[in-house]
Amino acid sequence: MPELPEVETVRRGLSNLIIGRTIKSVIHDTAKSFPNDDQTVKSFMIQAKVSGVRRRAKVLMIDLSTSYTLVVHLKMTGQLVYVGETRFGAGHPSDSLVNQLPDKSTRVVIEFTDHTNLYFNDQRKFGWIKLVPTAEISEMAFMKKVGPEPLEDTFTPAQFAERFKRRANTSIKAALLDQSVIAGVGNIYADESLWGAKIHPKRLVKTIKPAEFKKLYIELRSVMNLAIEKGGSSNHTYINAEGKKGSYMDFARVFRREGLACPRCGTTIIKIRVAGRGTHICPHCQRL
DNA sequence: CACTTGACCTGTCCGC
DNA sequence: TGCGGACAGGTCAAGT
Repeated sequence: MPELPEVETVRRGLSNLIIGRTIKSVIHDTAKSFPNDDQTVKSFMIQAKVSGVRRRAKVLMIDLSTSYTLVVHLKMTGQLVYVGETRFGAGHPSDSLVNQLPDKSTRVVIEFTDHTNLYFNDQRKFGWIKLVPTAEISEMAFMKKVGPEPLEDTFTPAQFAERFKRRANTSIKAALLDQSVIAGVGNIYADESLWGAKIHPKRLVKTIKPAEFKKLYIELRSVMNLAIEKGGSSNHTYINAEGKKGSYMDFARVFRREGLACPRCGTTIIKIRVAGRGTHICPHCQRL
């Protein structure tokens, strides 16, 4: 599921909903979803208060008062949904999304002392929650190799182009998806930004001109900022911390729009395979 | 090292 | 209706 805009949307929601709450209990299913041992949980999670919610790339970090942090990766189908004391009434649009939790995809339930709950649901079980000492997050393998945050004010077009040099002989799409190049880009926003910059996803990185990198930088930031504004993209399973869907897909130009007209030139959008991923392009605007 | 492919899982959709 | 295969928003571990 979630790429940077979706994870950021969840972060903002959780930030409003769970900071200051105290954890009463934790229930989980497999060690894969929640690999920590009971003693660590008891010592550093139970009775801990949530002090902050951060994001790095597609990873969420829920900081606790015990100097431990819940590090969460939603992968393809993970959801973090908070359900408060007052559930939505019958007939409310959000009813079907959160009123029935937990369900069969629920992997972890964190109960707060005020009897509200945070659910970690994950249909495909690729995602995970790890309780780690806050000071040791930077030592995690993923954190050590992940590239810069593309939406930071300090991130420049020159830095953007420079990051791609390590992947000179691969396709621009594979490089965009590589988290060690730039943090947070996934399949949706790779396709959307390449369309915006009029670059064919199969173009080799070493053939991309400086002006094209600049355009791609602008498009990527613009598309991600718009997606955050729209609460992310919901194709299938993505919902935010309140159980609501995002609306970016209403604004998508190519992603999952094969067979429809390119909004720029009217040519029919096609779906191809690049870097092992379904990829959407306008064959007129994006040439090899 | 850089690059590609398969694996991890469950659910859904599409063609026969 | 049933069944097999491909595919789905991500990352790793292997392989070349």
